Parts: sequence; C-alpha cells; structure tokens
Amino acid sequence: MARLPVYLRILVEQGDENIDSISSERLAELAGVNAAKVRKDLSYLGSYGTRGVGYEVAFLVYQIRRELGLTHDWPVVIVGAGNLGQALAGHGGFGERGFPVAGVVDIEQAKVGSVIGGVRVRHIDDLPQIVQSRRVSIGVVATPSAAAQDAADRLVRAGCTSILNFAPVVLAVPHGVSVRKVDLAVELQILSYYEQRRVPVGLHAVGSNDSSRGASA
Amino acid sequence: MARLPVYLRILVEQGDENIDSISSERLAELAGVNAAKVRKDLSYLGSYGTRGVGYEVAFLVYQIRRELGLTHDWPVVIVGAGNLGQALAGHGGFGERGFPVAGVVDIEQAKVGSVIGGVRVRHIDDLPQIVQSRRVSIGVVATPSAAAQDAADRLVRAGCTSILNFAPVVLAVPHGVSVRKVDLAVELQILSYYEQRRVPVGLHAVGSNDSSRGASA
DNA sequence: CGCGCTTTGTGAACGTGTGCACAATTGCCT
DNA sequence: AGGCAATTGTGCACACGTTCACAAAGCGCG
Repeated sequence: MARLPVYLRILVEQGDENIDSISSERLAELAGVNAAKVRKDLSYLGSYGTRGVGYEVAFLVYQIRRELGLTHDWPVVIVGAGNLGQALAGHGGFGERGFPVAGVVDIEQAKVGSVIGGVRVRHIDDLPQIVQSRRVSIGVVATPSAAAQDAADRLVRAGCTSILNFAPVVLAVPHGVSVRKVDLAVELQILSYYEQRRVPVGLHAVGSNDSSRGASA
Repeated sequence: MARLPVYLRILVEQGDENIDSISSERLAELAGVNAAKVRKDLSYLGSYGTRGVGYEVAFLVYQIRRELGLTHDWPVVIVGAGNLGQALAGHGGFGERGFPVAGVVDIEQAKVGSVIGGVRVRHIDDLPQIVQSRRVSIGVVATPSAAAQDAADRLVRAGCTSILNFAPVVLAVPHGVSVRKVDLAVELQILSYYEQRRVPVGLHAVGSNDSSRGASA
C-alpha cells in the first residue's frame, strides 16, 4: 500500500513527541484519510492493535519499517547533476530517511569534480563501479528528457533494479525493473484541471495521489 | 483523469515529428497503458476519433488542452528559495509547459534579492501583492516541513486556490482548495517495498502513480 | 459500388479499493 | 467482580477503474 509511508512518517513524529499509543481515528486524522481505511491497512500487516486502546507507536513503526523493507539503508545513485540533481543531492532529506546518496554522476566532464551535498560528482562511466561497490539498487533519473532513456539503460546495465524518474518521459525497462515517475508538469496540469472547473462552486479536494483535506487554516 | 497530461505530452511530441494521425494502440504503447483504456479516456472528452483511421493529433491536443484548462497560462508562485525552490524556479520546464514562475518568495531576508531562473526572490510578505497583481491561483510549497503549513496558510490567505506541496507533511486547507503532494521519500519507500520482496523472482512493474512498463532496454 | 480491412466506441464482466456497521475484545472504574 | 466505554478487526455492500470483446463506422481498392 502506498499509504504506509505516510503512516510511518506520522508515527515517527508522534514517537518523537513521546506519544506511545495511538488510535486508528487519530492516525487517520493526521494522515487525512478514513479511520476504517487505516485499520484495514494495518490489519494487512497482522493484528498489532489492542482493542479498546489503540496501537503501540513504537511497535507499529517497527512493523511498517519491516514491511517496507526499511530495516536497513538503501543507497541511491543520482544520474544528472543539473538543477534538479543538485537539489536532490543537497536536500539531505534522503539520507535522513534511509536513502543515503551513494553517488552523483553526470555525462558532462564540466560538471565532474564539483561537490554537492558532500558528494563529489563523478562521470557517468563510473556508474557500474559505484553501483557495484556500494550495493546500490535504486537509481534516480534527474536528466533532461532526451537523456533519460539512456540514463535508465545505464542504470539497469549497472545493476539497478528500481528507478525513480523525474524526466517527463515514459521509460522502457526490462521486465523485473520497477519504475516510479514524478512529473512536476503533470501535477500542475492536474491542478489546472480542477482550477478550470472551479466556476460552479468551490468544490472539494483532489483525488488519487493526494491525502490532504480538512478544514480551516 | 490523471492520464490526460501524459497523452498530451506524447501527442505534442508526435505533432512535432509531423505525425498528424495516431491510433489508440500506438498511443497506448507510447504511454505505457492499455489501448482500451486510452479509447475510454478519450471518449470521455467526446467522440473525436475516426473509425478505421485513428485520432487527428492536432485536434486531440486542442481538446485535451481545453479539458485540462491549458488554453491559457497559469502563473505559479514558489514559496521557499532553498535547494528545491531554486531548482524548480531554475528548471525552465515550468514556463515551457504553461506554468510561468510569477515569483519566488522566502521568509529569510538573506535570500531576498538574489536572482534565480531570471526571477528575483522577494520576501514572503509580498506574497499577497504578487498573487493579486499576477492573478496567481497555484502556489508551490518548497519549504522545510516545519514551515510548510504556514506557507500554505499564507498562500490561501493571499488568494491561491491550488497548492502543490513538496514538503512531507499533510497540509490542512479550507474546503475548496485543491492540494497535490509530491513526497520524494514516499516514492523511494515504495520502491524499497518492491525491492525488498524481490527475492522470490524478479517481478513486474509497480502500481498506482506510475505508467512505466514495457520490455527490453 | 461493394467488400474487406482497420479502428473506434462502448456494453458487460471482472477485480479492486472504499466505507459502513457491528461483533469481539480490552481496560477502567466502581 | 461486573458493567461500561472505547477501540480494533472484519464481513458486506457498493462504487470505481480496468479489461475484454464486439458491433458500428469509415477508408481504400478492385
């Protein structure tokens, strides 16, 4: 389920505030979803709640981490040291959440050697060496559209089996390789869609990807 | 439908290559989806295909643009001039696709005045003025998590009715405001999930958000 | 001019995810 | 010890999106 990461983040936050027990209703409120959905999602992991009380935060965090495979770090390699690649590498949020940046590569020699986010940019030809020595299985494509497929091919050849793609193209990958796409223009266009038909009456929240909802501000 | 933007991009690309007619099957292949799904999606816009021939690319582009509300530009304002905000503003892909950056604001005076992507960073107190003078209805939250809710509140107060949120928090917004969230860590965690259970056999593509699929590389 | 090939549009079956409602279970208070 | 309030776990109905399969419709060729 795609909601587990959201629950996880909320539970970790609650844990940081020394809250050691939480009800499905409270968790649902914080995650912006239905309480029944939370319970169903969690029951999928097993019966880890206590009736009349709720869920033990620490234990639930552990279970979700285990389910998501977050019991150990997953080093990632970023292909493309342009605007986006630099922002991702320098962001810091990756490493904190269990996805340390094992390397940043670019095809342009001009970019090789510069240091961003504490990582030196290397040439894309070094990709196989980085992937193998650091046991990387997740690659991030942060190149221009035209170079994205080549970047993906190189990642796959180097041994990556999961790709996070920021380029607005549909990547072709071999069977067995997972791909997720983040397309900023698509997100904006979806907002535009709702924005355009805002004439009738101010209506509701927006479906699919989201989570948000709730009143006031 | 969230797939319309993908179709649109592909159709524009095809149009650039002087292809003026396309079948649902070809479009489905390029978009990485089922052909029947393409036809059903397009039939939702009306019957704009010609049986035995296919769809006229230019006309379809026009229709999808109209449906998505992309007949005119939607200026956006970016809140947060950190790593991510700078990358987004400097990216250029926004303006090209009909979402020109009307402004970048930050709460830190130290960042005010610098120029990124041809836009000068202004103080967040100028937000209402920017939003109103430029008729902005879409705001982008590119702040740290702790500041995200405040940024969203300010955007709403200034008059924005759609928000694209990059901070890993669930934003509370008034009824009638659309929110979409892009959480990089969530995407990586979903990949981690599939990566973890890759033991049995290398299996398939990944659901929901995606689009990818297809063979070889 | 008609026949066959191609491709759309859509009815219908199917699977999946969602939400309700309630029984089962636990803790607490008296 | 017993009853009450709270909360989980889940069966069930429903709505939605997906896919198949086929009839309707257009094009080109003989």
